[in-house]
Amino acid sequence: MDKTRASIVSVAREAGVSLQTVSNVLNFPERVKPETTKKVLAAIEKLNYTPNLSARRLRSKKSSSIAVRVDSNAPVGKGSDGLYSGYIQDEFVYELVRASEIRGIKVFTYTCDPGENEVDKLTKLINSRDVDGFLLTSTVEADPRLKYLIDRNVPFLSFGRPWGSSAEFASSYPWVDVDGASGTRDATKMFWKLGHRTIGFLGWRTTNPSSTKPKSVADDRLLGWSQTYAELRDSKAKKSPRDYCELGDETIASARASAARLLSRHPDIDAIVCASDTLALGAQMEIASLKKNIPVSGFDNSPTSKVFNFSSLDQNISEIASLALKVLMGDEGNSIRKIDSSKQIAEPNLIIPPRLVVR
Amino acid sequence: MDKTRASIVSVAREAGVSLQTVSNVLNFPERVKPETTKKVLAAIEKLNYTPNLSARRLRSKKSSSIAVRVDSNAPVGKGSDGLYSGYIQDEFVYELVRASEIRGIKVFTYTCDPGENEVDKLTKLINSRDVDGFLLTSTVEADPRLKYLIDRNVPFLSFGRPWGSSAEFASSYPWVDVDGASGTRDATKMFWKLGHRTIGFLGWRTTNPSSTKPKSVADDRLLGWSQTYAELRDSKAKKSPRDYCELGDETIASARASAARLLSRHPDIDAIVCASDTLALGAQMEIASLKKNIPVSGFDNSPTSKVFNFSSLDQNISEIASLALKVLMGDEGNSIRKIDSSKQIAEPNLIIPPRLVVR
DNA sequence: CTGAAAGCGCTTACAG
DNA sequence: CTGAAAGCGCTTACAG
Repeated sequence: MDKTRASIVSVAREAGVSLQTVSNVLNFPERVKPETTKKVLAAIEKLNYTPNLSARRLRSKKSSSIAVRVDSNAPVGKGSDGLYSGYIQDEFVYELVRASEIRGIKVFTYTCDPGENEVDKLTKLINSRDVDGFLLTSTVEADPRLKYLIDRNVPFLSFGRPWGSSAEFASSYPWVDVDGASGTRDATKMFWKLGHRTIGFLGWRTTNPSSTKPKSVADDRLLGWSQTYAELRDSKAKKSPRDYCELGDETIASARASAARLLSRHPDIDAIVCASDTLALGAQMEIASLKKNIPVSGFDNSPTSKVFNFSSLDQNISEIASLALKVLMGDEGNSIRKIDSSKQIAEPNLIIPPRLVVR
Repeated sequence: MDKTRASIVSVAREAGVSLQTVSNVLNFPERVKPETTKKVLAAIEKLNYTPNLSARRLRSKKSSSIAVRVDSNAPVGKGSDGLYSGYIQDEFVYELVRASEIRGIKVFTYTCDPGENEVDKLTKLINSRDVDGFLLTSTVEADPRLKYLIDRNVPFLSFGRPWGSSAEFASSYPWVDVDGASGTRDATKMFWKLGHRTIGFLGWRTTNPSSTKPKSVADDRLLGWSQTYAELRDSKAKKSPRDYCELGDETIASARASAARLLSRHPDIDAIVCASDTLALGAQMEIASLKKNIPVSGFDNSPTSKVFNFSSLDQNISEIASLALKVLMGDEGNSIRKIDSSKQIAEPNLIIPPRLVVR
């Protein structure tokens, strides 16, 4: 098989044209006359030719590849339960690979365990010329990867906003994110429409719970509920919405405790919006043990939300992945574009509202 | 940065040696005198040189890369609950990438949705010279990927046995797998040691439940329990072990129903070994709703087993991943070895017993 | 629109 | 153990 593998030379010979006519057909089809193209394509077909991508990369100095980190979900030493923590991450990798295949680019994977130096790994990948760009997740202002890549003009995109950083910093690099507030707003509205009037919230601890400018995912998801609930309900008759929420850790145990507190403080609560599927599951378990019948909603639309049959918010990972590539590569084409710092991407386009899945 | 990137030429000049001395230092260090090596390494360090891997691949005709498929865990149209189905798969990808980094090889990812032709995708990857081999999961005898790769002498390894195929077929290609029977045996023994004497089993439906030659994962995990339990207990006084098990689907609902049936038939059951964490969770839920206190054990040691605090079996994915690479690449070195059909790998070495995690 | 030449950065023969 | 040459299979200038 190796001996008979077609090269661009054999294709050219077969088609009776020169090397670079074949190359043009592959890379700049518009430069070639239709009939010539036809002959070349026939030869390619006949010889079952596929370009040698190493040769292409070497010559063109483009790898047409990106790298993404894969993480372990092993349940060791995690702050959260980790029950579903890997779900979105893994789904993102899948959707990214899928979107990349459509764009004709390859996805390299690498790992980086806590304690390892990720910048070293990035350096190796860049220097070996294997990748043109990166897809990062959970970048923060102090993130050394950010500084490293920006300094070197290496294209990259982050899935996740730099929460709590200045607007200037946030607009200094490209990112896409999920609109958490929009999600919890939709869940709150759904419960309201269904006739629920006392809608509680279970979230994560936050440092500035009263702000209207969210500085974390926790703030963001809290805000969507609190604003919406305040708007919807009779504003005079009741206490502040803030009294109808409990904030804690991303664990079943914490969620159960929070739900118990919330329901003992407000026995009239008839629906609970939760910041995650883990919290929703914990709340559901507590509600069941109290022999109550109160619907909950989660976030992520993980398999768990389906199994335990509660409404949840689908992050549209597929859309986010193709948007990520659009930012990295432009609307079409198959090369990672060089960074053009003069051209800023309009921020609002990069925050994708999740889709409520009602169960 | 691009302009100043070091090449092998600049390193050679810096070190005052020829090109291929540098190349030798990198690829055949034993051919080079220590002091020459030292000079070259100093130059590499000084110029921060990393070989251009596309050039290396083109010339050496080795990609030093493998491909692995990444799948979606999205909870749509799956037979099983999918609650944890993706966990092992994703963990395997992570451990494979990690083990590959140690071996100096890269991992490409690709996707293949139901209805797509995976062989076409393999062909593209091979023809473009981007990969030397593949890591497949869940191969069966009729698997077209198997025939395709074997026919073309493309190195690959499967994570998972070809259940139910002939011994001849099973030994016609390399695979590694988990010893399911050993796992459920260990769980059964643990419960026995803790004083439990009536140990039930929850598994998946199987076509030949009475065979001692397992033909599926379902058989395998069932067998470990039934044999062990038969050995341990008083063989005369009681019914056949088979009466102490229930087989069903990989769903919470099915597990709850199975557990209910099992416990109503044998109220004296004081522990239940389960074929998966999903089944164990279902059993645990049913037991709780019956206000009983019966421990369960699962399989996979998924985050769920930790959260719901039941014992489970860790598949040692990390070990399996490095074993996979050992099969593909030999004990050491960093190239995927060509297939040598004359040399058969000793099968028993390829079945790894899982590790019981007691909770 | 098509063609002959150069060259991307390595490794692999082959000499010494 | 080290060196000068060839060449992997493409794409990219540059001519026509």
